[in-house]
Amino acid sequence: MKKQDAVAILAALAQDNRLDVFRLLVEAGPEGMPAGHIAHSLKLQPNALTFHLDRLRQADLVTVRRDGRSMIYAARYEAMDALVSYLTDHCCQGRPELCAPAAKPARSRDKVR
Amino acid sequence: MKKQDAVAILAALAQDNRLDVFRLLVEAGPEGMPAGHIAHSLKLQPNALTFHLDRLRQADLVTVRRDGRSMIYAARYEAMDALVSYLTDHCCQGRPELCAPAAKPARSRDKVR
DNA sequence: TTGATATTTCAACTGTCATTGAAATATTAC
DNA sequence: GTAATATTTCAATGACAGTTGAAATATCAA
Repeated sequence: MKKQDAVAILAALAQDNRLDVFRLLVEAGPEGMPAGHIAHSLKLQPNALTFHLDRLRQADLVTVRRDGRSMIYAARYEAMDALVSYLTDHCCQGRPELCAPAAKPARSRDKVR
Repeated sequence: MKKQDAVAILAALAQDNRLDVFRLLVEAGPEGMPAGHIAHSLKLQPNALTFHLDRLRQADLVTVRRDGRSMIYAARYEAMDALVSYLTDHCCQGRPELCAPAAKPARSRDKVR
């Protein structure tokens, strides 16, 4: 992942509503959910939501497909994974222990094998 | 870590120059480095650098101390760790495997024990 | 004290961000 | 076809971001 991609993803997530949208889509699972449901869940106006979804899409954090009159948005988990990898690899000096004090209990991430 | 803190850190890192500054400070280690060195390394004007360092400081990503006429800035590794934890815990549905496909080889982060 | 060095503060400017309201488009149901 | 639903597009707005140049502040050296 290039620096510019990381900056784009960081910027896309660096906003209240968009972070909410992305989290909601992650919860929704690979099937995703229609824009209308997102708007209703987060109490966002539809045009405002479109604006934020565009940002997320430009950063490749979500995908869209049409289903009838609904637009179904889904989170791209790989994008989040790539960001986390980038951060730990490039912003922890390649020495992740710098960013993860030994005293701290293992986090759920550490379960990944 | 609260959502607002995460958004603040994401926003602080979501900018070319600031991401560079932070990465440089991470490389510099716990001792940190004087603003002048950062400005020289990254070819930034001193006042522009101050602007960006302020942002990083407001997000608690860096610390400052004075040493003579120099201001020594240092990365707060814990902040990066907290962000990564937040992202994996809140944006991977608490199921990190969603964000880390099994097919992918272990990353350096996984070395942490 | 005077001058040089290191950094910050201030003001001005351009551009982008996020929100709002109104109108347009696409799809389905009748 | 017409009406209803789902979403996007467009224009306007106020606020904030990032850059620049000039001036101010703080520290050290002579």
